[in-house]
Amino acid sequence: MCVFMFTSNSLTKTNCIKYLLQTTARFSHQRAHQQAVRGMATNKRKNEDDKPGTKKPASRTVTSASGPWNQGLKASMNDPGLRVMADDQCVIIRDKYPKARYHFLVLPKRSIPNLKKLVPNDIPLLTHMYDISKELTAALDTGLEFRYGYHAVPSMSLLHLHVVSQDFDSPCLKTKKHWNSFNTEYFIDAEDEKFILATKELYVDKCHKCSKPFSTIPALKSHLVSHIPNNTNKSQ
DNA sequence: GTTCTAGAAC
DNA sequence: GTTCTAGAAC
Ligand SMILES: Nc1ncnc2c1ncn2[C@@H]1O[C@H](COP(=O)(O)O)[C@@H](O)[C@H]1O
Ligand SMILES: [Zn+2]
Repeated sequence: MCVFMFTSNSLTKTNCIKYLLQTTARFSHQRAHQQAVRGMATNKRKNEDDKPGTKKPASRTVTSASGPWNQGLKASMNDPGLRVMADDQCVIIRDKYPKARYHFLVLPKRSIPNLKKLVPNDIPLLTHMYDISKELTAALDTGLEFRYGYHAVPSMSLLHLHVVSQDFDSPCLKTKKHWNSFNTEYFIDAEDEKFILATKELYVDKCHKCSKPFSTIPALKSHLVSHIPNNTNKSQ
C-alpha cells in the first residue's frame, strides 16, 4: 500500500514552481554573499599587505554551531529554505550546492548512516525513496532527463538519494570529482541490480589470518605478532 | 562536502 | 599574464 499522496503540502505543480523560484532567489543570494565575503577578504588582505610581516593564514573554525561539516544534511533536512516536501518516512531537500539545474536529496527520517548500514528490511523504504523521487520529477515536468542514485563513496553522513537533472548546468559543478561522481560507476543508480553490492559492509575489523575480531588497532597489532613465525621481535 | 590558495599548466 | 588543479583545513 503506497502511503504517498498528492496533497496541498506535497507535489502540486504550484508548490514545485514555488520551490524552484526559491532555488533561484536563494542561489543568486548565495552568490552575492560569496562575492561579498570574497571582497571583504580581499580588502583585509590589502590592509595587511601595508604592514609586511603580519600575514598569517586565515584561521578557520573546523566545527560550526550546526556541527562538523559532514553532518550538515541533518540540519538541512529541517531547513525550510531547502525542504521541498516530506512524508511519514522521508524528506526531500534541494541540494545546497546543486550540480545541475535540478538537484535534490532524498533522506529517510529514520537516521541511516550510509549504504553499508542497510538491511533487507529497508528495501521498502528504498523503493519508497525512489518512488517519491519519480513523483517529484514527474510533477516538475521539466522536460529534462533525471538520474536517481547514490554515491559509492559519499562524503556527507546520512543516507541520501541524489535526484539530479542531466544538464549539469550549474556554477557549483567545479571539479573533476564532481563530474566523475555523477558520471561514472561512482554513481550507483537506485534501480540498478548492482545496487545491492554497494550495501555490503567492507569494514569487518577481523584478523586477516585467523578472523579473530579486534576492537582497536593497538589490540590488533599485539595480536598480529602471534602469527609471525619464529618471531624475534626484529624488523627490517 | 566546501573554501581558500599556492604552484602548475597554459 | 590568466586559468586550472590539488591539497590543507587540527
Ligand atoms: N549542508 C548541506 N545541505 C544540503 N546539501 C549539502 C550540504 N552539504 C553538502 N551538500 C550536498 O550533499 C551532497 C553530498 O554528496 P555525497 O556525500 O558525495 O553524496 C552534495 O551533492 C552536496 O552538494
Ligand atoms: Zn559531450
